[in-house]
Parts: sequence; structure tokens; C-alpha cells
Amino acid sequence: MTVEDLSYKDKKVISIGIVSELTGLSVRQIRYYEERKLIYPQRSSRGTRKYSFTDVERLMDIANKREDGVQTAEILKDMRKKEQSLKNDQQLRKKMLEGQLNAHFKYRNR
Amino acid sequence: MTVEDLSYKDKKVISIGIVSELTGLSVRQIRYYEERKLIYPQRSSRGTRKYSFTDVERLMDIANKREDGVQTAEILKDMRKKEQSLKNDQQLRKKMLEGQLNAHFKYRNR
DNA sequence: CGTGTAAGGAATTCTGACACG
DNA sequence: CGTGTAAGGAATTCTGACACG
Repeated sequence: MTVEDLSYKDKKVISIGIVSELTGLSVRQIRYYEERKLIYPQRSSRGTRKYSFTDVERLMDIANKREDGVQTAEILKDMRKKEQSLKNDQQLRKKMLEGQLNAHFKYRNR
Repeated sequence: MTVEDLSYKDKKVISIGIVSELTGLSVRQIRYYEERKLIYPQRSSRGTRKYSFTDVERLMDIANKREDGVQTAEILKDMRKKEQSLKNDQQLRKKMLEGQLNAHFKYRNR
């Protein structure tokens, strides 16, 4: 996946009606999940909401959880937890990589 | 790039207003290029045009050529030529690959 | 040929609110 | 709490057409 492809997935260009079609959620529901901080659309110059494919996936995830009876507050907590553990993970990987590099180069370049 | 990422790039979800912002072309121009067969948006259930990121790129390409004074008929020809040569290319690659596989397996599996 | 624009109508989106539960 | 809905207004989109060049 190139940098450009990433930007496609995260580019906020989809209007709420299309997101509704894509996710099966009502426009009302999508707006409500924003109110509950579960999703962050971008606003166009005239105030209409714009979503990315990533947002659409997130909304489908939310829809599944709601179907299981999970409340939005719970979903929010879970998502924050998941993001945090992802961050920790990345930090750990970084540290390990640095360690390896250090070990490798410790007695070189001097 | 996974299959999913490909579908993002080709998924027709962007309305003409956003495409206009993204490309710098007027809505009128975008519709006209469709009339000239340079671009094929999808239609939503209520008849509004929907574009993909691929379409957006194609439109930027068209915009550049138009700036150089190339007429739409010319652009259409060039694009068809390019698509054809791409197809030929892929066929050639396929043939060569088949040839290699044949050479490799000719005296095996029997 | 390529693009702007006014025209009229239909559909979208927005917000704040009331309803139900 | 989560979602539907009616309300009023603003902005979008569509098509066919006239204009200019």
C-alpha cells in the first residue's frame, strides 16, 4: 500500500447520505454517534459532513456493537482502549527495533 | 495493496460538488467531459452522479491536457490508445509467464 | 468546441426540538 | 439512552437551453 492509497482511505469526501447507504445506518444515527464522540467527520465550507472510508468501517463496527446491545458510552471506552493498546504496541516495537540497532552498531562508527 | 484498498480507489462515492473542489474543475466542465465520453460516473438511485478517486485522477489528467489546448476528442483517442496498449502489455506478460511455466513443468507431472 | 448562466423542480443537509420509552 | 419525525431554511444536483465564440 502506497502513501497515496492510504490517503484515499482516510480522505474525507463522502457525504452523509452515501455513508447511510454504505452502512445501512440512518442519517439520524450517524449524527448521533458523532454527538457521542464515536466518529469525527470533517465539515465542508458550507457545513456539510464529509466522511472517509475509515469512518465508514468504524461506523459498521459501531453498528455491530449496537446490535449486540452495547451502549455508545461502552463502545467509546472500548475504542479508546483499543487505540491506546495500539499505541503502546507501536511504542514497544519501536523500542525493540532501537535496541537491536543499538546492539548492532554499538562498537561501530567510532 | 490489498483487494479492499483497490475497491476504495474505484468505489464511486464522491458527489460532483466534492469532485469539483478536488479537481478545480467546474461542475459544468465535469458534466461536459461525461458527455464527451471521457468519464463514466455511476448514478445513485435518485440520479445524482457518483465518482471514484480513479475518476478524480482521470479528471485531473484531462484538466492538464485541456490546459495544453488538447481537444476532448483528442484526449478521448489518447486514452483509448493508452488503455489498449495497457491491455496488450498485460496479455504479453501473461503469455510470457505461461511460457515459463510450460517450460518448467513440461516434463513433470506425468 | 467548450463553458457560463438563468430556470424550475426535486432531493439533501443542517439544527434544535418534541416524542417515546 | 437511542432514534424517529416534522419544521424551516439553505445549498446541491439535475436537465434542457440559450449565449458566446
